Parts: sequence; C-alpha cells; structure tokens
Amino acid sequence: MPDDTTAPAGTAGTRPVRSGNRLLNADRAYAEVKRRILDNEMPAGYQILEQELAELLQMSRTPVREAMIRLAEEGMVEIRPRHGLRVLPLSAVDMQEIYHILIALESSAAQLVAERGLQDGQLAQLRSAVTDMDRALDDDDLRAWAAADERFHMLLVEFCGNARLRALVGTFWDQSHRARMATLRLRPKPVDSNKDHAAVVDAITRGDAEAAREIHRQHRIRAGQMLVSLLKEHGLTQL
Amino acid sequence: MPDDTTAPAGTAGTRPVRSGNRLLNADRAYAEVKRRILDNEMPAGYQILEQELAELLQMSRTPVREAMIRLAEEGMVEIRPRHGLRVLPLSAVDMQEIYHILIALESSAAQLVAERGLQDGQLAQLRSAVTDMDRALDDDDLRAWAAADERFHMLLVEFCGNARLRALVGTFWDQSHRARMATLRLRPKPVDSNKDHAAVVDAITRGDAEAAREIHRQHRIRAGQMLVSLLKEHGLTQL
DNA sequence: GGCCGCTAGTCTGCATGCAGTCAGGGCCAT
DNA sequence: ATGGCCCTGACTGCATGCAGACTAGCGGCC
Repeated sequence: MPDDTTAPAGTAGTRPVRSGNRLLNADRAYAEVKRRILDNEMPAGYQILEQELAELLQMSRTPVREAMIRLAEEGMVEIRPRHGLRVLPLSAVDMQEIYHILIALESSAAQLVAERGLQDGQLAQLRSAVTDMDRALDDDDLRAWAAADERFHMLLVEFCGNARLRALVGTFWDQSHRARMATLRLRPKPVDSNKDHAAVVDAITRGDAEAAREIHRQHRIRAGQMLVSLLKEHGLTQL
Repeated sequence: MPDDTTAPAGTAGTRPVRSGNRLLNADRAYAEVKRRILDNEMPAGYQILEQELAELLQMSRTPVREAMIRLAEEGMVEIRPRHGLRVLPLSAVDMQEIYHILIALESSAAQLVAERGLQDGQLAQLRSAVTDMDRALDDDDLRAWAAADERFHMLLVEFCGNARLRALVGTFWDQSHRARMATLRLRPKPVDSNKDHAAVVDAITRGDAEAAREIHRQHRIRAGQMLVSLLKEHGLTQL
C-alpha cells in the first residue's frame, strides 16, 4: 500500500508572479520547494537554511530568497531569520480556518457558475470528473478518487470566471493537501461526496444559483467537519 | 473640497512576512510603496523601474525587488520584466471580482462572530464604529464615514477569530480602496449602509448566525453593485 | 548545580557586479 | 509611407561579498 501522504502533487495554485515566459531560477525554486512540501518530502516542521536550499537547488541564495518570500506570503512556510525556511505545521484549528475560507469561496463559485451558465464542453468536463470519482470508488482507488475530486473542485472555480477567486481556492486547497492525503484512508468511503457533486452539477444545469450555492456549501461544510474531526480523533495535531 | 482619491491610507492588510522585529529595508519598501499606491501618489498605470524605485527609497535594488514580489503576489502591482513595477489599474470587472470575494468572506466572518459570540469590549468597539458612522453622516464628513466604515468591517473580520480570513479581507479591501474613495462623493448618502451595520450587530448579539450572515451578505452585495454601477456610469474604467 | 554573561562563529540582509536578453529606434527596402 | 530587420543600450536576473546581528555553547560565579 502506497503512503498516501506522499501523494499526487496537486498544482492547484502554482503560478509565476512575473509575466515573462522564460524559465527563471526563482520560479524553479518556488515550484520545486512547493512540490516537495506537497509530496511530503519536506514534511511539516522541516527546516532548511537559505544556503542549504540554494545548494540543494543548484543556484545562489538570491532566487531562493525570492521563492521563499512567495511561499511565506501564501502561508506554506515561515521565514525565521537565522533559522531559515520552516514548513508550517497545520493543526486542526488551522484546517478549520482554511475550510471556513474554502466553504465561503467555493460555494460562491458554484453560485456564479450557475448564474453565468456553462460554456460548451465545460459540462462534459465536470461530468467526466464526477464519473472518474465514481469509477475510482468502485475500484477502491482512493488516490484516483482524490485526484478526480480535486479536478472537480478546480474546474468549478475555474468556470466561475473569477480569476482571483480561482487563485485563492487553489492556494488554500494546496495548503490543506497534506491533511486530506493523511486522512484519505481514515475516513468512510466518500459516497455521499459523489452524490453531492452530482447534485451541484444538476443545480448548475438547471440554472438554480441559490441551490448550487447551498448544496455546495453544505458539501464543503461536511468535508471540513469530517477532516477536522478525523485529525482530532487520530491525534494528528501537527501535519 | 479635498481630493478623495488622496485618501486616509487604509492599512487593512499591511504586515511583514518575516517574523523578526527590527526594521528591515525590504519591509520599509513594501509599506512605503503600498502607502503611495493607496494614497494615489502612485496612481493606476504608474510605472517605475527597480533602479528608480531603489533611488527613490534610498536603498539598493535587492530589498526593493523583495517588496515588489510581495506586492505582486497580493495583486496590487504587476512586475513586467524590462518595464519595472506597474500599479495595476482596476476595471469595473476587477471590482466585481473583488467584491464577490469580499461578499463571500465577510458574510462568513459575520456568521462566525455570531456563533462564537463577542468578548468583553468587542461589542462596544463595534457600536462605537457604528456611532462614528452616524455622526460622520450627520456632519456630512464622507472621509470620516469611510474610515469608520472600514473600521467596522475590519473589527468584524478580526473578531471572527480566523486570522487567515482576516488577512485576506484586508488585502482585498486595500485593493478596492482607490475605487471606494473615487466613488465616495458620487453615491447617495449611505444611510442604508448604517442601518445594515446596526442590523448585523443586532443579529450577532442575538447569536443568530444565519441572520448575521445573510444580512451582512446582502449588505455587501448592495455595496458591490453600487460601486460597480457607479464606476460604469461615470466611465471610471481604469482606476 | 543552576543561572547568567561573554564570546565565537555563522546566517542573514543588503549592496554591488556582471552578463544575457530584450525593447525600441533607426534604417533600408518595397 | 509603411513594413520589417538589425543593432544598441539598458534593465533585469542572478552570483557574490561583506558587515552586522544573533544564536548557541562554554565557562565562571553564585
């Protein structure tokens, strides 16, 4: 059985800050460190000095520092002078905070999607994500299920047309990645979750914005409560 | 009559990234540039090269670059290689995006405050903000009104206990600062706004979380619609 | 033995140097 | 006149140097 905490690296919120297009060392550093954190290669509490990180990534301290600032701004790491970069551990309280934000933003996204309607092909993409989740459940493949689940949620915020909202949800989804992966096998089979998704898609196709928002909101509230109580029950206090 | 676009600098979302406490040039650069943007000393579309900004702030390019990255990450400016830093103009569409986010997050904050209840002194602070807004309206002092309005909203997200949510709302509130200031004298007297605030406080003291959320949500929806339609009507397409 | 102070070593924050790349202008050809 | 191409100057991205600040370790004193 694979270790779920070493998971498919979600790239939900990874994007460069500069508009230029050629591959910058600073962007490489950002993407690489973020990947290692999400894949649990750099677990919570992991510390590394600027200089060490620079050597690890085969570049000088300058681009490393710039990447660190971005990661700190996003809340993935903490910069402690003389102690270098520290991967922030997330407690159940932190996850509660993150989920309150996701609940608010994602339900709003569902409403917006229902209001503006889906473009050609978008409905198919959502349905495909839902189908993949059903199939993954039948196969008992939880990692595939999690990947399809992430895809569904990212599609939804993408289709809502609000780029800022999309970026925010990506960022916080990434921050909760480790906790979701850690609890993947501790929770009951997410059959209800699949039903919720289908219901959201249904409300969207009906153009019922209020229903889409409320169904999705309840869906995310349940997900958050499930996650937080699992973390508490299993004493996963520092992820 | 003072130019409202040169406004009381809201510092809703200004905070250092590093945990250290001594005054860093990078933090000075960040705070100073942000202040100039909010005060409209660096208006939308304003461009300045790294080197020029460094000279302006009397420091080298390195801390300036670090500050620019943070401002770009927050969405206040754009970094265009070879063109330096550019203060992002905000269109009516951008403001709509920002308000959709604020609506979702702030209404969620109101709900959370109602659920957890207010600590000693917090109710008084909220009431004081409401009172100040009433008095400002009587005096026809719109800048004082805007300041008290900001104070009310910041207190609310602060009291909700979710630090991440608080930081987010601060960031987006800052981004919409220029637009609010520009439309301050174009809109009808915000009497309804004051009533809304009183109603939210009332719902919170009753502990009626659903009501607090919904009242505040409608309040913010109206504010957003007002702002966006004013921008459109007056052709303020690039703020 | 514990606590406080000193010191040495190191990590950071910032300045600066350098080379590659790109924007923008001028010139030539059509 | 207009379009395209080349060239040049400059701005950036990154490496590196350096001084100051701070941590941690050790020794002395209570």
